[in-house]
Amino acid sequence: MAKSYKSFDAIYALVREIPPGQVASYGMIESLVQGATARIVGYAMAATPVGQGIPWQRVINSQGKISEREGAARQRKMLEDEGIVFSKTGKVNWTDVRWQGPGEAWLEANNIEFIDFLDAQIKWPG
DNA sequence: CTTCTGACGAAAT
DNA sequence: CATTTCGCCAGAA
Repeated sequence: MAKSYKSFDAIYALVREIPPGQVASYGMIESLVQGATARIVGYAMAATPVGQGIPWQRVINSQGKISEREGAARQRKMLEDEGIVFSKTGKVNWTDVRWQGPGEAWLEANNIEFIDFLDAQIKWPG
């Protein structure tokens, strides 16, 4: 493996669970991975290794928008191809496309430091 | 070691 | 709404 950082592994493992047609915010990932912060999640996405099936495009910011950067247009197209709809202002409807979190079976199979999903959900956007 | 820079977020203004 | 401010912390330089 090229460069792999322990703190990013849990993030990638979780992001990999987001199904097509659904999205999560950096803050949601932050709430679920011990030791991660929104910035770290963004940093991890920027360093996402290719060819490992990690759906980095399904992580957007809390405003429901794709963060500005060079590959934003490409990311948007990938999501639209999955069925995600963006409003005129470039925002998604959280209540429609928000990821509901990893299944319990997966949580048990991965005895990592994941925080309770339902508790964290209270402050999430949407 | 110190500084700076972010695919961020929440609260204040 | 838009902007600013501050907290966050992993890497690069």
